Amino acid sequence: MVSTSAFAEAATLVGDPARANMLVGLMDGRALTAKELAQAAGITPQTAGGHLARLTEGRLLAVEKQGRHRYHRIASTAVAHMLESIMAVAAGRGEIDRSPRQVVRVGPRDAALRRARTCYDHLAGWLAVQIADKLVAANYILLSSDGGALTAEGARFLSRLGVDLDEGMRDAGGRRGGRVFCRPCLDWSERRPHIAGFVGAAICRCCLARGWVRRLDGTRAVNVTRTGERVLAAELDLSIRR
Amino acid sequence: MVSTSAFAEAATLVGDPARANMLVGLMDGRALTAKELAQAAGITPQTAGGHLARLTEGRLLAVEKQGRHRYHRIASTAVAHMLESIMAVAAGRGEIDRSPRQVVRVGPRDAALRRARTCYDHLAGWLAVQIADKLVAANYILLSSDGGALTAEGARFLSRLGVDLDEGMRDAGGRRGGRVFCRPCLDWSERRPHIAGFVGAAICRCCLARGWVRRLDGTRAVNVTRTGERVLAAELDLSIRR
DNA sequence: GGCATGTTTCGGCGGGGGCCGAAGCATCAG
DNA sequence: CTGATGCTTCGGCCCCCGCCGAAACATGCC
Repeated sequence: MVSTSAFAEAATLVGDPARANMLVGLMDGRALTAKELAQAAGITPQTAGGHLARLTEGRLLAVEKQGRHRYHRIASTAVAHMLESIMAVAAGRGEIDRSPRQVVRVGPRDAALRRARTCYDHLAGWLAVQIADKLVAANYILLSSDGGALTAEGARFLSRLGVDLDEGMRDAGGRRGGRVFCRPCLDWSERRPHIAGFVGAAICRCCLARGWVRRLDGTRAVNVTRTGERVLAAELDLSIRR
Repeated sequence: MVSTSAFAEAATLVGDPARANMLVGLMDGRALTAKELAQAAGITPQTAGGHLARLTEGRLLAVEKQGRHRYHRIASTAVAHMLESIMAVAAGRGEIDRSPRQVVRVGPRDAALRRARTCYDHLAGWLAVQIADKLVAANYILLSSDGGALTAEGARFLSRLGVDLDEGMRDAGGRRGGRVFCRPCLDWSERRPHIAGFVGAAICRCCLARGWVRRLDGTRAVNVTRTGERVLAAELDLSIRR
């Protein structure tokens, strides 16, 4: 069986505050160096190095050597999914546990994150929830807590927008029997589902490729561009609040 | 935002070996007392009590007082989902990490668990994977890594067997637009998906209610009864290996 | 009331592990 | 070659937290 020790170890790796910060910082799917992650976690590079070695040995992260740099990234979608689900539970805790616990990081940066960000390979935050709502309302996508699917009209709609529903299909296994599934992902800032999985990744790729949203400096936050604003308004009747 | 500290705390709660053992022991959805959980984790009741208090305070567990007993259970499907996803990652680690690490609990009990068990509210193990395979092969259910759905024939088939696809529907939100979704769940012993979510829970309820499978003593393992064997053979062409 | 059982609280022990400074390798620039 | 940069290794400090024994509290049975 899966030893419960392996189970506990995986959780322990996530459970340390420094490591948690690094993992969260990698949730947008980018690959960062030890130094950058050390800064994100507020520790020295050598301490970060130790943590990263453990995370890599535990198969939560994968590294790519490039010259004298070592780029660390989330090892697999399974790990990303695990981190998402832990976030969902942590958010649920916060919902009830409003005791005067340590207030962590409330600032403009958080506002930007809540508004729109990437979550491993798909969009998240207020923007993503709005998009999901509009797509559901237009009957382009069906969503429930257990799963979701693209309708025929939805597939046509997304294709017309330029979303590539074939790319990486074999890897993602997002389609079988001619049907494109998509996974709902509970947004930790909105507490409502947005679109993840194969379809979510395709949408996110398209938005970035066409310049509708742009990554903000070096964070997970993204900004909607003027072009993106126009497209969202025209295609989804979605107005971006200023 | 969800403080990364809340995120790390949730993971820390799972990361302790004793707590992990207790949580795994509760994954079948039952409610157990502190003493029983202490035994499962191999610690004294007072230590277990401390752990359980922390797990409850962290909203991972919920307790129900009943006389002088306090019954502990997984607090929500979100928590169960989180534990599942951690298991999936831990199983992936084990796949590669075959070093002579401490071998934990290999015995007949594990064989029974690998064979068939409950996983919070649905079936898991070899049996569940077989059922999923047969349902997919018969085009009763569509599955992919991102999601799954019951086909019209599948709904008819399950209804005929006595699976109640309406019960708890409003809560589970398993249906919208007349479509019943189901969630794939990576089985940690088989490394292949079985059926979770709304449909998985409905199937499990039916199997237990009709006496096709029965819980084994006080564990998560289940046994297929003679009746169940006959039904599975007749309806799904599924033979239970002895 | 008296006793048994389940659970919590308290106190103290001990170990694992996170942290940093300093030094040692690797890689690249000049 | 020399220096700068990124990363790792080593050593030692220290604190957190898991653990148990003992005792107190709560509940139920006789």
